[in-house]
Amino acid sequence: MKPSEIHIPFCDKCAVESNSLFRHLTKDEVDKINYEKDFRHYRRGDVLYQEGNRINGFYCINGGVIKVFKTGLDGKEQIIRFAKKGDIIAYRSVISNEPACTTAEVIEDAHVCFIPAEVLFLFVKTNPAFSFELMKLTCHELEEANSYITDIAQKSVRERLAEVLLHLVEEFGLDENNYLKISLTREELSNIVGTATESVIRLLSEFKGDKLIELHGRKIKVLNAKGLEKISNVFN
Amino acid sequence: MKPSEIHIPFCDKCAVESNSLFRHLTKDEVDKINYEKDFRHYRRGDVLYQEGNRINGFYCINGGVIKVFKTGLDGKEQIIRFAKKGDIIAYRSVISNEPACTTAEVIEDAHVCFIPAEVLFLFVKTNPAFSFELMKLTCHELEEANSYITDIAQKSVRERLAEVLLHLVEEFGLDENNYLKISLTREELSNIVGTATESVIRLLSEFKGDKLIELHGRKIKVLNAKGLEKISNVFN
DNA sequence: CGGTACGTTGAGTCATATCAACCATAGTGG
DNA sequence: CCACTATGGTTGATATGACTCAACGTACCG
Repeated sequence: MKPSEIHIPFCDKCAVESNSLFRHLTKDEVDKINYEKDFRHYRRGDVLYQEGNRINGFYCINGGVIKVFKTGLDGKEQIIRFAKKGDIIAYRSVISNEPACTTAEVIEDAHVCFIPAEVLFLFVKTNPAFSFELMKLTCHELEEANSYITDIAQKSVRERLAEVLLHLVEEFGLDENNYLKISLTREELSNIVGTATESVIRLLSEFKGDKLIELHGRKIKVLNAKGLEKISNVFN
Repeated sequence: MKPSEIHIPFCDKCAVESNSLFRHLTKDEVDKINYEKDFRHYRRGDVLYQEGNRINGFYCINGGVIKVFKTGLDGKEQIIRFAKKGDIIAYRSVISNEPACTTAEVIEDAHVCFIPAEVLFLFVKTNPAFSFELMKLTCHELEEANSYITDIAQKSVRERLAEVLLHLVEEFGLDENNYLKISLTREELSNIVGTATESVIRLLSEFKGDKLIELHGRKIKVLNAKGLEKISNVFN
């Protein structure tokens, strides 16, 4: 689909389709976002915002995939999360009124709505249900972050890679042939797992040798999810 | 101070003293907490709540120190945070209405107020300013968690230990003789850093050899904070 | 066709985990 | 009061997972 064929999405429709936070808004509130928002297109590699930037609004993803990462030692990225249709990013910086502490970069060409900070403040202040849902969302992310800290501190790279693959299956799904719907570079994978690129490569081909996955370039076919689960030690 | 000498604290006073979240409440609201709360004492080793527990309220720390941790592989703890005077814990589970995903255990004898969930819900729904502050708090914790993920994924144990020591200095302070005001077992230290107890012991005595710290049992005297900063690689 | 980014493999090294033994301390119960 | 036990701390020896460095292969792109 070329950009010219993409129409500015209606928030109410998008919110329902994507099960986003905005389904907790009233008709008038959704109209307000529709009116205030700025619809933008980005291509793979484009950066929405960078660590240290002051951002005067947040982004709601209508389509495509964004990676959100922090830059650590020697510029190595640590991917914190992905954002896809219905997800919002940068809201943390808006709420805290602090410069962004992450960078957001497009992985799959994306359509994104930029919504001014004031709109968020207004809703938070006047719509307790929305406010509560946003808080739930934040709490959920916090819980995930804490779990990941425990994982990364205690599990081996092998376990973590298996776990990451399963997370990707859960978040992005498999196509009819069991191929993971998202494709990442080996480096990106290593930046989620928190390891060296070479380690990811070696472990992936181990998994392949054990008939857990097949590799076709960046496309990963999942043959044995149960096996990956076993390796990942998800339970315990 | 013996338990019998400790009086039930007034939330308004406590809130101001400790700069807690509750300073954003109205007089009536503070009165409501004062009326609804349950004041409790705990000794070192006591557990306030455990992973998997359903909790119908949250805790506000009036004194003492609590460690909040997740249990990972082989029962190894990963300490997520500490809570001291003015901090609240377990609010995440209350907001999400999910079982606790952490355990809270007393490190230094503590006085704690237990506040029923409904009170929190009420305030969140009726006091946007409070709600906003709570959201800020959550966002702040989220940001810290994300930073720690990056650290733990990219830094060496040595760097992380130095960093943890500095964090402890920041959070708990030093006494007049530069002793860290909180004392932890080597195992607890290792459960923050995310490493083996033996590694902590070896690195601590390295730091001691480099005249960065002195060790007297569990008491740690900080001799050269700048040196620790250098090791920890905080800036980059 | 050369350039650039990504992927792969091998070899060597090192930090850290693991295992085991031992010491110090304090609390317990006979 | 003393052996007994538990808990925490320390040290040494050994094993190994994972990183680093380097070389080379591959594919796409202008």
